[in-house]
Amino acid sequence: MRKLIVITGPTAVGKTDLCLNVAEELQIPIINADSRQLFRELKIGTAAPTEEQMARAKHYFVGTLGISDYYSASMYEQDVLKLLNELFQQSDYALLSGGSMMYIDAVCNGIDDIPTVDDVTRETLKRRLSEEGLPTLVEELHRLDPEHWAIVDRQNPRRVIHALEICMMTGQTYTSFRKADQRKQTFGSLGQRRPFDIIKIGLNRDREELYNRINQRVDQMMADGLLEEAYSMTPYRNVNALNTVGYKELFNYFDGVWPLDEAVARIKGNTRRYARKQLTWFKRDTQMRWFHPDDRQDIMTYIEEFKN
RNA sequence: GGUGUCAUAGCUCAGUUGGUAGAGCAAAGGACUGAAAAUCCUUGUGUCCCCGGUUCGAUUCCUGGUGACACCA
Repeated sequence: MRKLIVITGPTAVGKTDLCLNVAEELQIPIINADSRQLFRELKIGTAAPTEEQMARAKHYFVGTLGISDYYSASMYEQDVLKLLNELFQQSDYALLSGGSMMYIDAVCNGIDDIPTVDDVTRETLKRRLSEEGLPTLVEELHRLDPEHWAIVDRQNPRRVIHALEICMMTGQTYTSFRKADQRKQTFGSLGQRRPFDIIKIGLNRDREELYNRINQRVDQMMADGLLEEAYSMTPYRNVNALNTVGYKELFNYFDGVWPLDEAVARIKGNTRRYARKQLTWFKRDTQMRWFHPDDRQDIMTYIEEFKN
């Protein structure tokens, strides 16, 4: 049976280094699972692999998108599955690594077939949110899809709006597309069946150590020219790809909202919070086996346990 | 040395016309299905600098001390 090795963990924990070692040892490429490293314009601020690192192993899905391109977890799922199909011709192992929880989840468990929202609908709902307010939209969802209304986070505009978008676009309830929910109710779990095994490896280290690495890495990014990179992106600042830690804070600096040191402190703080959020998500995955990034030998041994 | 201002949560500060206090940031936990590095939810007891005084009661007023800052010498 083919094995997909998934190596994940909070940002700055040390995934890149470890994965290069694993990739070299197994002689396989690295499939990036970082939703922002996909954009070729965002190098410094996303800690994308350097040219030297890219030379050590073949990388997929790094810098493959332009800053204005639309992309989603579902597209990622399909792209990765297609790629895996090819890669498994050559090797019994494939390596997927990154910190984007939902992208990894889409590959491992699948994601329901929900239509992509068109621009008109998206803009319409966005405008209605600012003009009519969230409660009105929640009421509308109550009418159009009471079942989803009952379970949705009604204080979260994104969730309410997306459900409404689907209802209005398709004329069907959002609930009717959510097969995973129904699967979960009927079978108690889980995702799609994949034609390969999945070995999930989580990387973590002491909180203080992790935070120190994050703070230092942000300083390093600034030294490497993050300010210039962000400045060059100002014409595109409204695209989704730039609603990203490291860029949105610097836009505030360019606007005069914050002095530079404040903006940098915010980048550090938001990165730390992002790391916490990643851990919250990964912690509940019972299939995940946790390691310290320095325990390379233990990790290789663990991978070998799956040989048969 | 003199005068003045300030001293409150890890940090920056608000506030209590005297009835022991609250925001932002930080921190911690949680949710999560096509925008996910997004979006959203929950969590604040701290000798209110110290000693004394006035008071039924002081973090709040008063004396003294200590420290910081500013101005004057």
